[in-house]
Amino acid sequence: MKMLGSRTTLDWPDGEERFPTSVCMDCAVRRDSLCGTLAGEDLIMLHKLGRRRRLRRGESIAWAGEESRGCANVLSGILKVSALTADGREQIVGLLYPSDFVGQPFVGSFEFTVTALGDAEICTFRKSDFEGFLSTRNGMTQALLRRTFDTLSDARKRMLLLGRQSASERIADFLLQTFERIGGYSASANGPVTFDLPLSRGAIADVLGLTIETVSRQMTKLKMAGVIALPGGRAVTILKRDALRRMADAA
Amino acid sequence: MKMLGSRTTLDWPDGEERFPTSVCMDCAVRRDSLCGTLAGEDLIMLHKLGRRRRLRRGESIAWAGEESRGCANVLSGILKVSALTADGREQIVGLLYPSDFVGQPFVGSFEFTVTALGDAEICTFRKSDFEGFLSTRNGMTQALLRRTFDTLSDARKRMLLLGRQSASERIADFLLQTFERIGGYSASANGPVTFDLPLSRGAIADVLGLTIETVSRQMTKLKMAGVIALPGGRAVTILKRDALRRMADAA
DNA sequence: CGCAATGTTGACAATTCTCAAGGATCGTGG
DNA sequence: CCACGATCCTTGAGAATTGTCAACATTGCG
Repeated sequence: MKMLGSRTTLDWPDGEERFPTSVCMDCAVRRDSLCGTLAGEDLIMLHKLGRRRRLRRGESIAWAGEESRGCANVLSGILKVSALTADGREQIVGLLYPSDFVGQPFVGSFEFTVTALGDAEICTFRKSDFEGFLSTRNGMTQALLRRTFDTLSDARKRMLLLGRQSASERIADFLLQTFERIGGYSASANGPVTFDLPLSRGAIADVLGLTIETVSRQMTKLKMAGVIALPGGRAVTILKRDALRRMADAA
Repeated sequence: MKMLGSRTTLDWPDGEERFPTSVCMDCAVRRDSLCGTLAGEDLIMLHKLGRRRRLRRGESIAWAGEESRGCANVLSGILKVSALTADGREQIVGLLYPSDFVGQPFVGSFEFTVTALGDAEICTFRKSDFEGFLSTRNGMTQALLRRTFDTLSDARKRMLLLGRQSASERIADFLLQTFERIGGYSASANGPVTFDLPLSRGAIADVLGLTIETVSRQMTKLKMAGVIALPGGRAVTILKRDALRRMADAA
């Protein structure tokens, strides 16, 4: 049974900070977030509905099984979306990076838990406010629909991974996907790259449907094979990207 | 490596039948399908964009990795949405029942295969037509968004199943879910119920991320434990629904 | 009626998990 | 700045679950 962190909702806790008026214009994620479809008047209106929240590592914003009353854009940090069995086994069913959207407007319940993996910031909206806003903006509804289809495709690809791929394939896939998402410096298209994994071994295990020990052993195996290096901490160096790609798909 | 069935696209094959004008009004799935949000003028307009297609068992309508050009409502039959590894392992990532919607308007690619498990009928739309239609109907876009969120939640729950549940839990869950979806006669709320599984053992294995043999053995085990009966063919009788429910969640 | 597809069962193998111990790393407070 | 505790990571040995291969039974369709 795992520690689940402290509890908050997507409601407005007392004393939550208001945005300074100019904040959307220089928002770090505006270009890539759902709000990126907006400009001028609309952006200002949505901005008035949003509140910025700071989350500490381990803090959760939505709880499985409850009526969900909020949604949000991720500004910074990485969050996990997870599902739990009755006896406490966890499966991470999604990772949220900056500019990602969380929540399900027009749907009553949200049966998953969203937790900050490290300190994070999100821009939250009351669900009813957001729904009202969407209702008169078909373009933004379409943008959200497009995002949701993409999220669904990701989930389905991960179903293939969870149902049909071996531990080594899962690890290879995870390393590549994580690199593609967070980058790191990449000299040549195929040269070695180094980056920090944003997840602990335990979190990686919960993403991949494995145990911590299996994750650790597979990483060691890749290191021994000269495919990756583990410089220390959560850093990884991908030495043979093509080998990793080959392992990720078939095997 | 599996047989993948014959190929068709969601384009208009020559000689495809046109709807008789009245067909939407007495469409068997209208009430529950996406079209259920429409009436009058709108329904007629959408109707003009649709074509009915008959699919034979094993026939596919969309192919992994291709530019997808259509979407559809399921009228009758059951279809599978599946993902494949490079070496031919299959994971069924979704099942489509009558009134379900398939396709991803506003998204370029659809990286999964949709195949009829038995003979089926669908009502297809050119993707561009459907997008155009949605663009001036925020209500229907919202309805599709809601559906997509529901599909996403289903996929995520199945990720928990695939990543963290044992073979017996998966089978118990599958039997209950299938019963809830297709029904069958149910005397009392907890009394025994009999119904036909719409999937072969192989398809069940591909849904649950198991092998045919494991599925078969687990079924036998449930039969021996007196939880279910297997009257023959694909029929199943759930004798102890509460026992099955207990097995489905924890262990 | 007979063939092809589907389902069951058995024996054995392989992968992954569990339990356990020890080492590395990180953050905090003295 | 170092020491300490807590957390995280690695490695090993053995167990358990599930997969593989093979044979045979059953079902359904022509």
